[in-house]
Amino acid sequence: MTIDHTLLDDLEWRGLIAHSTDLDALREALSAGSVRYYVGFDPTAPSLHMGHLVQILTAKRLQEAGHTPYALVGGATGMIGDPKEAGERVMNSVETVGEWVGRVRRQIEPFLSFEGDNAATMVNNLDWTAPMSTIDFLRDIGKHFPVNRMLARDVVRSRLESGISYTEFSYVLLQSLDYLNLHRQYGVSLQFGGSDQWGNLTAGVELIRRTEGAKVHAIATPLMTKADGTKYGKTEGGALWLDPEMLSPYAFHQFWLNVEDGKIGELLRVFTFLPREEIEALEVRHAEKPFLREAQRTLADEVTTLVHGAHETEQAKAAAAALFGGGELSGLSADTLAAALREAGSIEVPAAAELPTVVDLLVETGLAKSKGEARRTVTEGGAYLNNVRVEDPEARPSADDLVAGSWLVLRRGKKNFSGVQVG
RNA sequence: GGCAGGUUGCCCGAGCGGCCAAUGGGAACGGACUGUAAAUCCGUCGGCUUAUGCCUACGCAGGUUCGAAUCCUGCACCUGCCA
Repeated sequence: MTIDHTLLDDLEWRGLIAHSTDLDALREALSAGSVRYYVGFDPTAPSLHMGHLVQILTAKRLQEAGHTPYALVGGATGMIGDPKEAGERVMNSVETVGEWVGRVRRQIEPFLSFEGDNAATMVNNLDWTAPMSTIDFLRDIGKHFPVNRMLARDVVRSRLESGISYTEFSYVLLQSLDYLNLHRQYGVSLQFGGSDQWGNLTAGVELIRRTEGAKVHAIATPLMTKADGTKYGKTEGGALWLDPEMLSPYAFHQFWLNVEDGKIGELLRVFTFLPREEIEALEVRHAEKPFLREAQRTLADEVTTLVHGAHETEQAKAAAAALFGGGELSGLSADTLAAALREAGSIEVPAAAELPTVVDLLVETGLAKSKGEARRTVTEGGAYLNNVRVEDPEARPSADDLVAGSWLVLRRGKKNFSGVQVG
């Protein structure tokens, strides 16, 4: 594996370095040979999401440039909980965390190569944290953490009034221990993470300096926010999950397709592997003709392919083309429409005679959360059957309404489709 | 341990015996305008067989009252001051 010396410049150009320790020293290290680096993921949910994707892709960039990844899943830290401003986390059971560790691990693996000179290694911090005694922990690790400095950290300070448990307060020690352990065991000398992790990252660098006298590196990727500074909106499934069971590839693709103009360049840089020239050219075209949405389409296709593969991306595109095509559903072939609706989400009803009212269908397809909400949607003019607005909440579709042989196309608002298959 | 304040709908926050399913803001949702964009404007925003109806809800459990988110008692948790 040859080392790509333009790596750091590329990362900087992509805006992936929000904070860093000595960048010149890191540059030197990265040119000298394959650097062993690590990034950690805590199992706080059954799936990773958009925020984690930044780290996963950054890990992939580093590996492709010749460096050696250690992907850590936090079987130990996931049981403790990194303090967040919103308040104390609810602790998950040991069994739950254990299951999530497996799922998160399987989610990361496809992005890395486990072959060659710089093959990736998966590690779990439970392996070295669980056997450690409390006495060793307090003497060997705790001794290097001045409480006054820990209290000065932003997250901790923001929690001092609302309260913070000793458990979460101690989190930073565990993450620092991880870095120290990986440094000792494998010679890992670079850790990166989200910018909200910066305190934890530097704490690890500091611990290694104090215990080993070694100078190691850390970089933080920026937090992805919308143009107005707020977090990216939740999708129907909750967050922008990477797990296709929790968020369909279609919905995932739609999310990227709907990204606001002001952020398109930034997202292309962070979430795609398109080269600089290509992205810059695309930005120029987008600035000239934003209504073509070429940049959004490219982004959606690229990211969906990275996460769900080329096949799912094609399916999602075809579904969107069919559903948003122009409103003439009758012009679509049965196969195309059926495939599109399966992609967008659908339910089955045994026979046309058993079709309930539109209100009930909205609830059953999940387009509305309750009958009240469904009824409201109809009243507000937001419910459509086969792309025709439904005026009467009591309206009940019949066999005459079926398109493509056996389908009803239900829509709520401008872009939420769901299919009903009859028979 | 003592004293004081707090716990309200997805979030923040008013309400302080009946007019409260609860003011206001944010988020979210629908409509208009667009480009499946942003901004803006309008509307909606606990559930139910849509009803001058019922149910659930203002930390938890009781009580006072014709009637409580609002008063009383106990409990839990949080914050501050004192020890």
